[in-house]
Amino acid sequence: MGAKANRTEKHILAKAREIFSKKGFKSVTMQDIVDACDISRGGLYLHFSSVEDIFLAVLKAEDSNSADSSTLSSDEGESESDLSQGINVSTEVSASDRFASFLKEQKRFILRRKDGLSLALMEYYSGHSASPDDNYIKNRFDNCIITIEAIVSDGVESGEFECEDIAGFARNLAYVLEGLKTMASVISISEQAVDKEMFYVLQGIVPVDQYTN
Amino acid sequence: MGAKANRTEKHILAKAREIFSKKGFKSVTMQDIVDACDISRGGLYLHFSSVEDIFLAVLKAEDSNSADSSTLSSDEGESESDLSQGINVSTEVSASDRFASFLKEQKRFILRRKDGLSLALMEYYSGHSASPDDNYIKNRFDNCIITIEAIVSDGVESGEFECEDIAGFARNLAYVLEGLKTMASVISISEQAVDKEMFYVLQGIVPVDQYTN
Amino acid sequence: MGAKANRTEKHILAKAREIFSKKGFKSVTMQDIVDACDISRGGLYLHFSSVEDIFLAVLKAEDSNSADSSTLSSDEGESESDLSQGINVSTEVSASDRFASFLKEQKRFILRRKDGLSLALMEYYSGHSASPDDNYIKNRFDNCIITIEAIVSDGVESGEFECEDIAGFARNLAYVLEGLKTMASVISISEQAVDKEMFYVLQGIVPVDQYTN
Amino acid sequence: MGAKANRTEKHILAKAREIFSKKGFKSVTMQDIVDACDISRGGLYLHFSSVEDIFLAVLKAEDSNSADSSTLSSDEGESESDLSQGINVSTEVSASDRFASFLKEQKRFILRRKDGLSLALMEYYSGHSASPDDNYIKNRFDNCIITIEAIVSDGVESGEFECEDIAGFARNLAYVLEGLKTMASVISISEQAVDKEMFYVLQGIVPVDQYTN
DNA sequence: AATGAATGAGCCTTCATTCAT
DNA sequence: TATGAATGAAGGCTCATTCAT
Repeated sequence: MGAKANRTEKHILAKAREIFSKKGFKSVTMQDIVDACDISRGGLYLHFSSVEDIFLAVLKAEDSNSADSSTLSSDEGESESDLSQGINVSTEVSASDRFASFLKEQKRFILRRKDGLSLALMEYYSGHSASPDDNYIKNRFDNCIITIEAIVSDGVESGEFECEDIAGFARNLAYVLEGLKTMASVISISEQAVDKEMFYVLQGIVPVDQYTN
Repeated sequence: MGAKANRTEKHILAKAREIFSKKGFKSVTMQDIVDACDISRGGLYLHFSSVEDIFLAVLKAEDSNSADSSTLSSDEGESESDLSQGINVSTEVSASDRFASFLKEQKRFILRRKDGLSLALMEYYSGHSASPDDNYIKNRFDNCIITIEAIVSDGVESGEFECEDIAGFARNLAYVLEGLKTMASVISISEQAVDKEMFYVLQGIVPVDQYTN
Repeated sequence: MGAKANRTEKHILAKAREIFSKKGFKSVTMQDIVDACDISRGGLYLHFSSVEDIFLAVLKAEDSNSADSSTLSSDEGESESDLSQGINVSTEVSASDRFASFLKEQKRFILRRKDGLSLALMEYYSGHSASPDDNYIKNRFDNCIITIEAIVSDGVESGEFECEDIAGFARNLAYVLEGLKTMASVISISEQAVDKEMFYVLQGIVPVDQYTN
Repeated sequence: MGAKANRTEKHILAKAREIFSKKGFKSVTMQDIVDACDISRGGLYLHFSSVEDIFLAVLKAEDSNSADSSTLSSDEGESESDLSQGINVSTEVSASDRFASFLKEQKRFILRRKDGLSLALMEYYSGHSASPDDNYIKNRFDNCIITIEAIVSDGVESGEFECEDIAGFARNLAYVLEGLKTMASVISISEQAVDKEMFYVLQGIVPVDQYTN
């Protein structure tokens, strides 16, 4: 694939991402994408053969993006997979800080629903029972749990946190975050509401209140 | 409206509900409903003017149903609005029992996603920023919290539960349930997984383990 | 199906037949048919779901037509299946007359290539290896042979014809007719050329020349 | 035109011939040819400006081939124009042998419909009423008749054949062959069926049976 | 009230052809 | 010469909606 084609595809995916985040998956048409990209009908088909094809490419790009952004928070393309961002810097950083960072990231994602593919993902997977491995939402959820467990586990060791059932706590928090994402994608949710919720969860493991956004 | 028309409409709404729960909102066509109802195209338009019209009628019927169902459990169409079912029976029932009943109901709803309008609701409201009052999802969520607060509050009074932040607990549980619903609608989720999660939440307020499904 | 729909379908098939005979099968588009029928796109799809669907319906109509037309030669819709027309009137008619009638019919079909579906049939079956039973061309060919055999056999009995290998003669004539049809559909062929050919074949079985068109 | 261009064109035509023989004329796209030739879109247009252009070039190449092949039998691409092959070797060969050779060639062509351009030719000429001179099918047919006449004429002179109406016989056989080709291109036809037909025709002129495939 | 044929807009997909590199 | 990205026209299919019966 030539450099030109590559550039075109990146452009298409960027535009398509915006559209998916705005309209979900089901209502997006090839026409929508053609219009947004200022490209010809045939030109689009040269690169992608269907809306689904484009959507999956967008998801793949999300993953690559989040892999890259572990060191530098880019001003655009904040992705849902940034969940673990900030935890692999170095072990010198306290678990509390890492947890705060994690929650801040989640909060940002929850509130900026314009950037979110949640709705699109639900619409897509609800009609495409994909193999577990391919299921973006499940993977995201599982990774989220793993990240939480890692952080809390470290925190318990260092005495920063108190938690008897780390796995339970992680799962619980993951569901709360998922619930927040769902609600945010449908009704508008205030920053305070998110803060309140995260604060509540933190209380369960932090002996002394350390969380301030 | 004659009795006959009324019966026809009820029939249409019942069939439409099934379709919405299976396909969501966006993918449902008038043809789908015509086919399922064994009615003519023109006949359907005599009663409803669009898919949206039908969907809103289905939601309204849901509400009536759940209002009715406090006394009578309808034979089909267990609805998402049944959340509060079981709390207004009588105060003689213990809070624990009511809570167990509530959770059981939630669990059933989470697992039987076939009966659920969650996806349809998300699809509909994500594109129809309705006035807060009309927002079915928000209302459902708020009612869920109120129900939980009421039960837990009673339970604390009677000594069955221990909880310092009832509002926080209720909100937290509501989000967990919402998260479970989301995950269930996208990936398949086992009964054990739901049990585990509910058990985890209960631990937070129940001094002695009382929850068994 | 209501009477109206039935009329529409007949109209569509009549127009479609003209188109197929003019353009063959492969180049015919739904658009062509829509234009010719003065019907809407959707209207056409209400009755037929594809060009193939219409083509097969045209063939079926051909068969019905030819079955009907055994007594009365209609002014339109002369079909390729009229081969046997005129032979089942009564046994009082001499074999020679019946053969003459048969050949006249064949000649008419060969020359009026505008009415012929030969090209369309070839294009269709070359890409749709149908089951032998469904193969219109094969059936037509086989019926043609049977008809010839029957007539010649009668003629031999009555002393009108002389033929030692009736089956061979019938097959040979059938191939000649097929060859004439093919050539006529591609290059223009004169009436004289057809006459000459038929006369040649007749010579093989007729002691005294009886064939005049 | 450089030698390289020449080689490229030959390669294109060879591949195109295969495609035309498989798909006929109408269904062949530039893309089909591009794919088969492992050439670029633009590259193909450098040599040929349309599918029709390529098809005509294929036909022209056929003719050259068959002219050449009177001395050298090409390893592939047995062409329909090989009809006359074998008759211009030398007059020392008996007419019977030459006729047998001719029929064998025809038989091979009829049975190996994969190699045949019949369908493509019909599709092409049916929509392009070409001037008589350019009509490949008519020319082929006429040449076929001439060849037969020549052979039979020699055979009659040498006493090998008996035939009063040589022209009639030749025409008749040509039509039979054409009919066989048509049937073979649409339904599958067995070697026995072809043999039977050729044997029947031969009986008309051969006093003693000499034909064995 | 009810039917279902008909309409036309909208989106999907493919293809011949052009053109900058 | 050669490449392959891009274009736009053409045709396919579906759907909400209307309307004569």
